[in-house]
Parts: sequence; C-alpha cells; structure tokens
Amino acid sequence: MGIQGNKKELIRQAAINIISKYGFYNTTTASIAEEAGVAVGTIYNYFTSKEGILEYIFAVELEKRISYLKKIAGKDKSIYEKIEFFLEKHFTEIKENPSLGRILVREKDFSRKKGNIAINEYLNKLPLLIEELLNKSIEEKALEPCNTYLISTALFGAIQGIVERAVGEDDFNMLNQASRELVKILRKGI
Amino acid sequence: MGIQGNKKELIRQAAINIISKYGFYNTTTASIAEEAGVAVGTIYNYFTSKEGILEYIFAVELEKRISYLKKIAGKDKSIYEKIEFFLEKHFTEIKENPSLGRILVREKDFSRKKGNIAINEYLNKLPLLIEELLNKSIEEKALEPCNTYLISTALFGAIQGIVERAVGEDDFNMLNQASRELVKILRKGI
Amino acid sequence: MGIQGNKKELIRQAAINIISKYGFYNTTTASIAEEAGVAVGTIYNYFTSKEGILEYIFAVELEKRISYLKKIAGKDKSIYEKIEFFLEKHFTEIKENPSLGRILVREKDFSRKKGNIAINEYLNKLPLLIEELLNKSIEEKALEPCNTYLISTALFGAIQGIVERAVGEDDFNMLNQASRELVKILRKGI
Amino acid sequence: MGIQGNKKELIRQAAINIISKYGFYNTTTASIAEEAGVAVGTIYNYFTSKEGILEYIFAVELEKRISYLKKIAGKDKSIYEKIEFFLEKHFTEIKENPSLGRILVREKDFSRKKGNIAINEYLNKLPLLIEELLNKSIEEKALEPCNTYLISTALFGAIQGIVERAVGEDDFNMLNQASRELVKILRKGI
DNA sequence: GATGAATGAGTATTCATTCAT
DNA sequence: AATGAATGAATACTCATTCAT
Repeated sequence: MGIQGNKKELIRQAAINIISKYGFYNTTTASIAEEAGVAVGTIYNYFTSKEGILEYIFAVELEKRISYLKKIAGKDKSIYEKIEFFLEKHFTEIKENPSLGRILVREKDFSRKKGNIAINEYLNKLPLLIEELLNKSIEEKALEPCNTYLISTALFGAIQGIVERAVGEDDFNMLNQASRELVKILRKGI
Repeated sequence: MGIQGNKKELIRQAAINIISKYGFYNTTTASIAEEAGVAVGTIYNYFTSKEGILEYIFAVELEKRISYLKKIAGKDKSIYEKIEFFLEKHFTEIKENPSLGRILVREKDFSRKKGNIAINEYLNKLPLLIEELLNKSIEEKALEPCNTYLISTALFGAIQGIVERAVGEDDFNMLNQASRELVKILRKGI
Repeated sequence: MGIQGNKKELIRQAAINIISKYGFYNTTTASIAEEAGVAVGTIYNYFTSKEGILEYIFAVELEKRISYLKKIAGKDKSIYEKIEFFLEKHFTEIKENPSLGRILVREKDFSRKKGNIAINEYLNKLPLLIEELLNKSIEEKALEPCNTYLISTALFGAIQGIVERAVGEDDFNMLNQASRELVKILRKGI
Repeated sequence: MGIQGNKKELIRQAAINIISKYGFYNTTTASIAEEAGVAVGTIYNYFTSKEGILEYIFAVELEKRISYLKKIAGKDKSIYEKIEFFLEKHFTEIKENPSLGRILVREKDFSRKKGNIAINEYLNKLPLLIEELLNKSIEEKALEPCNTYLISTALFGAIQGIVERAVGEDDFNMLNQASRELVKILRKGI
C-alpha cells in the first residue's frame, strides 16, 4: 500500500506538470504516462478516467485549505488576522508550486461538464468556509453584521483573480504582499 | 441579406446560446449552425474558425465595457461612484443576458491555447482600465496613494467571482446589490 | 460570341496559371475566378464543372498536336524527320509555356475518376497517331516492320518523361536537344 | 501479433488494393482499414498519415528496384543485357501485381504537394541509377559516349509509359515482350 | 450574362479507454 | 499490478456547385 500510494502520487505530480503546461484539454493520458514513467494502462489502475486525475488534484488541495481553515478557526485572533493567515498559506503554496496555481485557476471551468464533484467542492466549499468564518465573527460581536455571502464570494474571486494574473504574467512577486494588501482593504477600504 | 451583418449577428447569438449551455469544447459547429438556422458552411463565411466565434463574442463585450468606462471617466463623480456605475452596468448586462455572463466567466480559460487575442484583451484590458481610473483619482488627490495594480486585479477578480457564483447557482439576485456592496467595501472595508 | 469566346479563354488561361502552380486538387474554383477576375458563378456559365476546365485545357492541346501531325503526315519527309518535327513542335510549345507542360504531365492522372474523356483522348490518341504514322511508313516500305504499338507507347512515354523531368527540375534546357537526341536513338539506338 | 510487422504489412497490402482501385484521393482511411480488417485508429499506430502509407508503398518498391540494379551492376554482362534484366524484373513484378503497377504510374503526381520524399526518391533515384549504369559502361568503353542524362530520362519515361498503357487497358500482355523490344531499340533503333 | 452568399456532403485524424498478455 | 496495441466514436473545416438577384 505504501508502494501503491507512491504510484498514485507519482501520476498526480506528473499530471500537474503536464496539465499546467498544456492545459487539461491538450493533455493526453499518454503524455501523463510518459512523464510519470508508467504505461497508460497503469493510470487506469489508480484513476477511473483522465478527468479523475484532475479531480484528485483539486481534492488534495481542498483538503489542505480546509485543514488551514480549521486550524485558524480555533485560534484567538481577529477575523482579519485569521483571513490574512489563510491567504498567506494559500499564496505561499502557489509561489512554491506555480504549476499547481496554474491548474487551480485555469482548469476549474472543466467542472461544468458532468458532476465534477471535487472541483465544484473546491469552488463552492472554500467560499463557504470563509463565509462561516465571517459569520462566526459576527456572532461573537467581533465583526459588524454584513452580507457575508457576497463578501466571501468576492474575496474568493479576488484571490483567484490575483493568482490568475500572477500565473498569466508568470510573475509571482505580487503574491508576496497580496495577503496584507487584501486584508488592508477588508479593514478599511482603499 | 437586407441588413448588413445580420447573419454574423445571428450566428453570434446562436453561439452564445449554445456555448453557454454546453461549454465551448462541447459545442459543435453543427449545433451552432442549427441554432442559427444556417448551414455549417455559412459560419465559415463570417468566421475563420469555431474559436473565432468565441473571440468575437468577447470582443463585442469588451467594446461595451470600454465605452462605459470612457463615458464615466469624464464625469464629475467620485471614484467610488464611478466604479459603482461601471459595476452596475456590467451586472445589469449579465442579469439581462445570463448566457453571456456564463461565457464571460467560464470560457476565458480557453484563451491560453494560442494567441486568442480578443479574450486576452478582455481579461487584461479591463483590469488595466480600472487601474487607470484609480491612478487618475490619486493624481487628482481624490484618493490616497495605494497599490492600484493589486487592487484593480482583486476588484476584477471579485467581479468575476460574483458572476461565476451567480452563474453557478443560476441565481442572479445577488447581482442586484453586488455593485453597492462591493463599493461599500472599497470605501471602508467590511 | 467574340466576347464570350474571350471570357472562356480568359478562364482557361487563369486556370493554367493556378493549376500549374498548386496542382488540380489544390486549386479551388474561387482561386481560378480570382485569377481570371470574374465571379465563381461565371465559370459555370462556360464550364460545367471544375473538372471540365481541365478537360478543356487538354482538349485544346490535343487539337494542336493533331494538327501538327496532320500537317506532317502529307509531307515528303522520312519518318524520322516527321517525328523530329512533331517533337520539336511539342517541346517548343512547352518551353514557351512551362505552366502548360506542367499540367500536361502532372494532371493526367486525374483522368481516372470518371470518364474524363478529353484527358484520356490526349493520352490515348497521341500514341495512336504516332502509331499510325509508323504503320504508314511501314506500308510505304520506308520502315522495317516492327512492333509499332509498343514503340509508339514507349516514345510517348519518353516524351512525357522528359517533360516531367524538365518540369520537376524547372530547367527547360534539356528540351532544346531532346527531339534530335530522341530521334537519333530511334534511328540507330544508343 | 506473433510476427513482427505483420500488421504494417497487412495495411500496406490493403492500401495497395484499395488505392489501385479508386485512386489515392478517392481512397478513405476507413476503406483501407476495412480492407485490412483493422480499426481506423490502428492505421495511425503504424503510419503518421494517409499520405505516409503511399510513401511507404513507394519506398518498398524503390528498395526492390535498387537491389536489382545493385545485383546487375557487378555482373559481367553487356549494358544491353543489364538493362534488359532490370526491365524484365520490373515488368514481371507488375504483371504479378498489377495493382502495384497502377499505383506506381498513377499516384506519383501526388508527390508534388509537400516533401513527399519517398515518392520523389522513386522518381528521381531510378533514372539516376540507370544513368550511372550507362556512365559506367561508357567509362569501360563498352558504350559510345552519349547524353546519358537524357537517355536515362527517356528510358524511364518509356518504362512508365508502357506500364501506364498496360494498366490503362488492363492488358498486361504487352509487358511480356516489352523488355526485349525496348532493348532492341536501344541497340539499333527502330 | 454576371454575381457571390449559401449550401452541406464528405473525411483525415485524435485520443480516452479497454483488455489480453 | 503493469503493459501498450487496438479500438472507433466524434468533429472542425473545405469547397464545388447552385440560384436568387
């Protein structure tokens, strides 16, 4: 099982490399197999379909984000500090693995097709968790009542937009100050 | 063809309907032709490729947005009012033509492929124009100096994120208050 | 009618230019029309099909060759002189209009398709007329009896082969001595 | 696949059957696949394109002809005997596989398009090898100096013309005496 | 006669997935 | 578990021809 896990992980990494380079549609299972150094058929021992690989990539990342948010939730910090902590984690991850960032903002639209559960989870659950964070703060009188639904949506959009731009211009410096700047706006506008 | 360009417009509309429904990749030229009530070949009398249709859709919308921004730029209003005006226009357009909204947030990722100029223009020029708006306000001492590059990127991302969610949940009510709410944040945070 | 004839000729010339350049299959009726400065529809007032244009090109050339052969047939010359005269005419024509030569050797294979009468006429009738020339010489005791069927076929093949090579190397100098050299072989071998 | 290359050979044979029957342009990959009893996709596991199949057919035949010529070159025979031997081999091959002959004379014109290397090789290299044979004979004083360039071109043209006619009339009897007759002409004219 | 917009049948090629070894 | 040859459905695009003006 240790070995099996290794191979699935091997394919996941290969897929990230190739998909971030060519896009999901232009990526063939053959090229993923080649990058991973396995036969095409082997992919299908670990994933049910090409789409399944992409789902898995998103699922792994969603898991990480959820764990960050859970970790923060309990802490004795202001809502702004909590958000900044989360953003910092997210942007750092992408700075360290730009290929992943590329996929996270660019391949999400593939989710439309059928019920691409994992990707939709990522796109829906993250804003939701941010919303919950805000709601809890309001309950605790640590934040004025506000339209948390819209704010969490806008914030998630802003995050994605910033990553999109970094990825598009292949310049990840913007991500260094992004979390602080974004939170500054949340604190007192521009 | 009595009216010039009628047929190109006919195809554009048909394409919006079909692409918003199935996604660009799952849309066949045959289905666009059928929706438009023309032969496949006719499409190619007005567009050079299937991709060209999508480009044209984006180009038309970009044109509209640019004209809004030009109209506002000259007006004697605060930066916040200007942004709200622009957002209002954008969200209204999408409420009235949700199919278009769907395409505007979902099919942009197709732009990666080659030099999909029109789509990249839409994605790059709009943030840029917002940035210019902010810069001008700073010059005119109507706004405190700030990271306009990041803010315009975040704002454009927030806009896209909100449309994405409305489109995803097929509920466009959020768009009614979105412009006001977003500007409220820009004014004084959450 | 003078005018009508002009336009048909105009299209024939345009077709020769374009077909020799791109080959018959890669030539579109649109490009012929453009080269001729007429509308596509106009072509169909003078020809029943694209194929019909090619047929006409061959028919015109066949007519010329037949008239040469008729002219020679009556003359008081040796069979070798007669053949040389014919070859000279043929090669000269091609030197002066290489585009035509290109078509004459390269587009013949299109004839297979259906009953491309004119092209088959060119390919069949010319060897036949040479054969008749030879047969008449034998009757007149001016030539030893021989396999005129095979010889005329081989001679026509040799002619085509020489033009093919000139056309392929885009060097028409070979054609200057070709008629003399070929007849020399017919006279006494190599 | 027990025997290596079986499938490529299977497809080559099927392609010869179909192409000789309908011509290259009128042959669909689907029909080749059907004739070969494989799926269309399988063709593309062995050839890069439809055109590639035709190239391969020519390449195989060129190889055979080259080996004949090499075999003769060393022998202690007169130039006429050598040529006759080669012609005999060529014509026999075509008598035994008329489909192949059809392709060899009819589909060569496809070569124009791009760099259809194999077909051009066939058309260029064969005359060249004949020319070399003649040149060597001249060097060895076994043949009078003559325009070997033109003669080899004419001879190759004659060969092609004879096959063309046999193929056109679907009567391969002519090929029985063709080599002897042609060499007779080369020896002492008609 | 001239035009050229509209037509739509026709086809090479790709590639995710399978399954016998 | 691993392999990779075989599969065949799916689709953008072309272009000869027509015909209403």
